[in-house]
Amino acid sequence: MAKKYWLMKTEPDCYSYEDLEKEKRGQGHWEGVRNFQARNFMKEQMSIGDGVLFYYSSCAEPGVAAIAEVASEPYPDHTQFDPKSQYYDPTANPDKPKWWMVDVKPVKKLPKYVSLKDMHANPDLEGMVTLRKGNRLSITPVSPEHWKAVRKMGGL
DNA sequence: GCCAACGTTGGC
DNA sequence: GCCAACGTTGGC
Repeated sequence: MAKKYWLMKTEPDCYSYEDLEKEKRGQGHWEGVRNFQARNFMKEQMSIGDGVLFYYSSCAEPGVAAIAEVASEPYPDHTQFDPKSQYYDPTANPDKPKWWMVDVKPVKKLPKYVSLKDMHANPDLEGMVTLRKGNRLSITPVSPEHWKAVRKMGGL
């Protein structure tokens, strides 16, 4: 299957690219997605080796900080069954997991941070899902053209 | 901290 | 199966 590209949002205070680099296994799991559309992207469309734009939201300057890569097949998000987890979902059934996740591994920090502002200013990124007004999806597909344009803006 | 936008829930 | 109410996200 052809390589696909994604943008995955995280809050830098919650899980930064540095946190991902520090993972002992060399890759981290993308837990806590509780939105059906985002889940379906992971569960049904992602494959190992897909490119990931590591995006920071809800911070002083939102934007793409780094490149990462999908590093596993989808598997059930264990935090849905853990009452102590902030991602606990009492409606989830272990026999039929509701929420899924993939592993992600670091590839490269962008030499230049690509802010949301700069992305909006670049006509090459017109139509990119994340840039659409009111978009709140934490995982969105990225076209190869947009992927290349963001990498270029980031200095790669 | 505000508020627009949108997903989800629940009553009917 | 509609839709109003509610909760959450996320940019500013």
